[in-house]
Amino acid sequence: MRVATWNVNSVRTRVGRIVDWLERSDVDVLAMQEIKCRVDQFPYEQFEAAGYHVEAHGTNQWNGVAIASRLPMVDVVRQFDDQPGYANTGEPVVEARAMAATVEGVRLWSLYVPNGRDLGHPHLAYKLEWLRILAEHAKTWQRMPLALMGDFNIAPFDHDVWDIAAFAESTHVSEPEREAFRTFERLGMVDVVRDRAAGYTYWDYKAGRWQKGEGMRIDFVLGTAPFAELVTGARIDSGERAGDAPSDHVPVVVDIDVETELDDDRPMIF
DNA sequence: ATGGTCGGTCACCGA
Repeated sequence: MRVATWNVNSVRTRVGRIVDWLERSDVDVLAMQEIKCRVDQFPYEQFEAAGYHVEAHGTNQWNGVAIASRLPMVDVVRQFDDQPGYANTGEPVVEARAMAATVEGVRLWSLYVPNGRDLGHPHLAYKLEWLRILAEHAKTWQRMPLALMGDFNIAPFDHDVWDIAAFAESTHVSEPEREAFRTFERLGMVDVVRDRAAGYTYWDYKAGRWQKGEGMRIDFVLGTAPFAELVTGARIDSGERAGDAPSDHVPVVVDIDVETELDDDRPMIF
């Protein structure tokens, strides 16, 4: 089974490109982030025409996540328990940043971690609290094949950005954010792409970052040990940053061998 | 040159 994660930065603007890529890349399940629309605005038809069913979670023009799959999805949930909200004005609102589905016995989360905006901004505290609660749940998930897939808005290592000196007073590389990322690894989760594919996953539209090769590695697939055992390959499709009207992020693809999963129904032979 | 561009939607916010 081939799974992928991609911050598409508006699914309506890029639906043609996304579906073309899905078919060309022989992807079974795609976790999307930043769909930037409500569920009633989602372009389901174009996915369905290509054989993909979509479960979406979007409440307004910001954020939004979805999972497209050509294999059956079960146990779909549209947030995690006690997911923190953000108070732009007035009461905190739980945003459309997380959803999960189980495909072929593998639990897959599509996550759009809050950006953080600036050091000292309330949005950074929100980001850290959001990750803290998610990690509390992840503690209980380690014995199942499960992956946290998405835009983490964290660059775990200095070499995950083009010039660490340019990030001296920035989010994404701060120690609290990196510590939040490492929390998942301490629970036993593995960045299953790191040792299999090099390169960035995001290049800002501003300042000609793509043309200058100045990107960031902030999109990840973090798998539990039972998930990591299934992984047979991974790649970052940086070619998707080129061409007409690209997203500022590119797809991250992981191949898993669901056949190696132990089948409880097989006859026991001693 | 401490910026530069895109989305959303319609005067700006968010990344």
